[in-house]
Amino acid sequence: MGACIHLSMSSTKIGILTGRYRAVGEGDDSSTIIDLFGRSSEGKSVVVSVSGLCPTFEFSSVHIDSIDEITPEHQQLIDAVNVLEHVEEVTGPVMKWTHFGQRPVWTVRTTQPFHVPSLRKKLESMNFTLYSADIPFVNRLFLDLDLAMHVEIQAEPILEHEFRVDVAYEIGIEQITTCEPFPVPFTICSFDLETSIENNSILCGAAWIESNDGSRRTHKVFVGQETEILASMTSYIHEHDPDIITGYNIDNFDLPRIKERMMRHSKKGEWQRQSEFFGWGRCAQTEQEASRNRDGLIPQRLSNRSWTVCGRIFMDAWWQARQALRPKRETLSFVAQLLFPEQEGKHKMDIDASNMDEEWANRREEVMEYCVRDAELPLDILNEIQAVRRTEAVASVARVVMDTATNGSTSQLIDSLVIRLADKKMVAVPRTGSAEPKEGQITGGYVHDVDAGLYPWVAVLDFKSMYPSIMIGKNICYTTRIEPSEPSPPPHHKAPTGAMFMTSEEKKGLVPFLLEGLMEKRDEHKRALGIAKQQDDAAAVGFHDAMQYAVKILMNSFYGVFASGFYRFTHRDLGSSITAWARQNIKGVITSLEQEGLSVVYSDTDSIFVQVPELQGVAYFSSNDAESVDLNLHTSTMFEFGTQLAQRFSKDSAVLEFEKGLSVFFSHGAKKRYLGQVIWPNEEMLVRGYETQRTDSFQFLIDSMNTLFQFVLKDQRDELVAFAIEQVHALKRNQVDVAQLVLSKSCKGKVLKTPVTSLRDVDFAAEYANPDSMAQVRVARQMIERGLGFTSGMKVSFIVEDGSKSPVTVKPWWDEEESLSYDGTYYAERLATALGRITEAFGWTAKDLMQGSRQSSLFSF
DNA sequence: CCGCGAGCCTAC
DNA sequence: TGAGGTAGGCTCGCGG
Repeated sequence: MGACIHLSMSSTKIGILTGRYRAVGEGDDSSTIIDLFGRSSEGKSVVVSVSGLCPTFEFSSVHIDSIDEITPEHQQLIDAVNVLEHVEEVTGPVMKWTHFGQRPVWTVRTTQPFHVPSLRKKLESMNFTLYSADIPFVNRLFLDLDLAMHVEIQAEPILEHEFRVDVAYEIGIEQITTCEPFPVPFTICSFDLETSIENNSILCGAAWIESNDGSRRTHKVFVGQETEILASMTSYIHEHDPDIITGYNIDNFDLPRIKERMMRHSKKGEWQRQSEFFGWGRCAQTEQEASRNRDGLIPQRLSNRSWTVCGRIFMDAWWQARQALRPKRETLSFVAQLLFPEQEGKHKMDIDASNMDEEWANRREEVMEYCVRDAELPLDILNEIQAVRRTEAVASVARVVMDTATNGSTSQLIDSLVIRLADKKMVAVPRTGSAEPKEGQITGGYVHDVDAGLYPWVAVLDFKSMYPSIMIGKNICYTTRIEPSEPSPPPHHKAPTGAMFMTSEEKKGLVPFLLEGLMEKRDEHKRALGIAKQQDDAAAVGFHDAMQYAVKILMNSFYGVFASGFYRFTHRDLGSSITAWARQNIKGVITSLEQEGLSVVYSDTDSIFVQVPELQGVAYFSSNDAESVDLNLHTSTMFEFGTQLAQRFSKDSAVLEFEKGLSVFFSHGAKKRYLGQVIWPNEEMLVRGYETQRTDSFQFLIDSMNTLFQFVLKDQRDELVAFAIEQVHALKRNQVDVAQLVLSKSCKGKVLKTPVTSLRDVDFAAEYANPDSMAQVRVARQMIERGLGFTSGMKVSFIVEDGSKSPVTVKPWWDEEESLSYDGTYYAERLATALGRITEAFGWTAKDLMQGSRQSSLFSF
């Protein structure tokens, strides 16, 4: 090959973390530049400054409904907009679909995004209807250029710039496109602080860096004067330049604490000093950057939302762990123990956090070691739950920046897809909150009554992606709804509620179109996942699994967002039509099955539990003796029955699937609580709803109930009753280790000042009608008084000391506590109540369990 | 002792 | 100004 001459610019792939905009130039010559921050596929931190996009929004007039009949009076109305201050240009009209039908729509272009709110107000007062008027400017870029999180730019780096990144580019909008998703080699920093309870000062800090370049994790300890700690942590951030900053509960503790100490050591307006302490952003150290109230030099949080800083994102390991794991308790040591049970030394609590000042005075080295360890654990946690990869997959599928996938709301993800398509299909985009509010609740799914008892051989059928399928099948969309007053409606589907939606031949809805695409996308990733598994390609398995999961999450989010009262593309008929069709489908199937003489044991929303007639009378549990059940034979009988039934009752888009085969199903007679022995597609115990599934239960109850369930599924009646009595009595006699009796409940409270250091900082009455009657509030109060902080919504753990009092007396439980006394009778009664619901199906009530004998035997005939 | 509402958490 | 939904079981405190 000869010498290669570069005619085109080089190409760089980047994963975008977050973006912001800034004004350049003065007055009428000013324009807006969008800075996108991210990390390139080669591992460089990058800023891409994009110019060429102007802020716009759209409007229509009630007086003008056709492009062909624009009178001079009409034109006057439009011209009045053109002469408004800060209006650069009015273009149009183009015809767009609005919920008043097809209408001419004009576009207003202005110079700066911050002019939009005042212009919006002005046009509203002039009686125009506004569209696309509340889209954040960075989102506008993503929508207009159809960008997703992973992009490719054609550009050469620029040498002079103000940003604190490895490489900077300045491009026009034609130089950036979406590319195939790739695993972005993010650099993550995790940190932790130890602080004084006496005076709130920072005693020491520790931080870890994990680069995705194959190098080992490194860490640093920060000690000394508080100002030195703050300054060197800030230098550390810039030196290692992380994309993602994590830590355990940093949103509600460490970040607020750093901000508070920054203020303590600086005066108002001393922006240079403040930047030295907390200027973590990837931007210039200027007064302007320091005073930005979001995405600036200094991390900020607007109201109760997430923290923002220029160019990096915060990902709180507490929040991630809570969402992914739903742990029974939420302390760092508990979550670490849950994930890494074998690494006991890693999370043994050897420092008394409620006595930090004394610990710091006497055992400084140990406290620092403890701090280093607690700073590292969030990295392990995020890795273990694959938080970054999964979030990246969601960002990729929803076509949003990483920050939105991490800290944004569900409606932002849906918006990203729906608005893009609306623009393409010439559908005007109404503003959030513009829909008529929902009147009361809509009716939801149908739940079938269930009788107490053991039911052998039950096939579980369910509708595949029920709500999305209905939305596709019935073409349910904001854009396909027909007004009930319409005298001659086009061809349509009519919901049981009477609402009408055009057929897809007439006009395909945006939402059904998107859902179909997502379904296909999921199938593709599932297929690729299967191939990757066969080929033992771990990277591909991880990628396709994360992607198919992200698609599933997104698909299932559509119904909720569209059934909500405030979403921009909703109408109250959408949600109620979806659920009405769902109820009609499932009730129809149940009725048909029953007419055929089949026994429907249970059903919830999209599932149906049917007994297999051919197997009734056949023993359903395997025992060790010679008469063991021929499981293979029965499984295939069940499979035949289930698949045939599913096929027979599948209709159009309502596809029934044989989901599970149970050799036995048990219910004590309450909806949403059952257990079963699954024999197909794998063998496992299935439990729903019962205390074993609940995070506000206690471990001894959970363990006892699980054992009881094993007996139930084998129909070992004598054993199960004897076991239940034995467990209840162990509690009655206080023979159970108190660590097995920890109760945990989430506790809310309006936080008036973060971090919380005194009872005055939290208003519990804002969340509870009678706060002092709530055990979790009394526990939270005790913990705040001990200097252990408080986060609204976080679980608190406690032991019941005296359950005979009303309200019950409780003591907080924290990890180092070992010898708390407890009210054995209270716990025995709770256990007996829970187990009694099960044993009652076998003739033993909770009362019987408490006294250890059967009083009700008198009536058992 | 019972019924009711507040609150939590789950199933889907 | 902030924002997925409804159905349902169960515990506790309170008042009759």
